[in-house]
Amino acid sequence: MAGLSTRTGITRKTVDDRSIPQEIADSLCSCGGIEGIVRQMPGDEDFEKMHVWYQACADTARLKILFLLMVRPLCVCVIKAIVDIADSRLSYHIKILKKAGMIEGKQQGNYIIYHISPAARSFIEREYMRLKGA
Amino acid sequence: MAGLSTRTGITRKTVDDRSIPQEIADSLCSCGGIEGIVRQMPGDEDFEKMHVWYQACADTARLKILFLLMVRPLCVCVIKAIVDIADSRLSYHIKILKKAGMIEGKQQGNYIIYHISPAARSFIEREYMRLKGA
DNA sequence: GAAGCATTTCAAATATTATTGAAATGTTTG
DNA sequence: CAAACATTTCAATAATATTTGAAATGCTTC
Repeated sequence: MAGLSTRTGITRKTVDDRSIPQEIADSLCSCGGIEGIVRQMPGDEDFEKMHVWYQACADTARLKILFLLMVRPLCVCVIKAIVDIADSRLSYHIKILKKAGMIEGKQQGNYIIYHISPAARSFIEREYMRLKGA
Repeated sequence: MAGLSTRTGITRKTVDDRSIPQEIADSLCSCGGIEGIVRQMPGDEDFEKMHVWYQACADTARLKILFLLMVRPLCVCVIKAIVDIADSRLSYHIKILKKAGMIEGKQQGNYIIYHISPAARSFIEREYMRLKGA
């Protein structure tokens, strides 16, 4: 595992079993090389969690629903009246927000009243401030 | 615009040109009815902006890149060595992060060094804290 | 200006998500 | 329990996003 010869005859070290140019590898030393950087990374489960959360937010209809529920809990029919999309489509988006843990619904008589989860509420609050440049 | 008769003979008012049950409409009065709620919503451009941002975050490879660049600016070859995906694939994800305004690259000699934008940095900082339950 | 390396672009193939309309489920009320 | 309404599920289609490998571009060095 000493070196790798290139067509130029220059010798490169492999770093962490993947090859990067020596000069770059050297410049990484101050932060512990690749291993040092990798050690600071979140785990795969964390990335997966974030992925699901942001994916749920990555749709304008779903964002609208979240902002509506910031105002107050609402039944599907009101959400529908405002967002103005087909029932089944709305239901699909609601399901995704539910799965992501951003909203929850409670049956109340004929209606199902949805409310935003505490985690989603503080997320949206902060994000709205960021949007508005705070 | 007086009312709408249903098969049950009960009369419903239309609210804002869309029909929702009267009892629900009444319960909305405290927050200004549907119009009151709608007035508090961000505009479509805002939703679109958020959509692009979260969409950019909605991928584990891209999240990894963002977290890597939190440590320090890095050239593509190092990112590639760590994330361990094909060149063109990496380039595709980098492009999306760039378009979302989350990272920027500067050519330096043979390499392009990417760094995370201030907006993305503070976003990721806060999000990491949320993830870790702070 | 040719060779070598880093990175991006492109077009085709795949995979994932979103939309639609019809049918199903659940709840209330007579 | 049937009628009426709110909401969800389902399966097919449409739209987007991602992956892949090959070819192109941009620097640098000789």
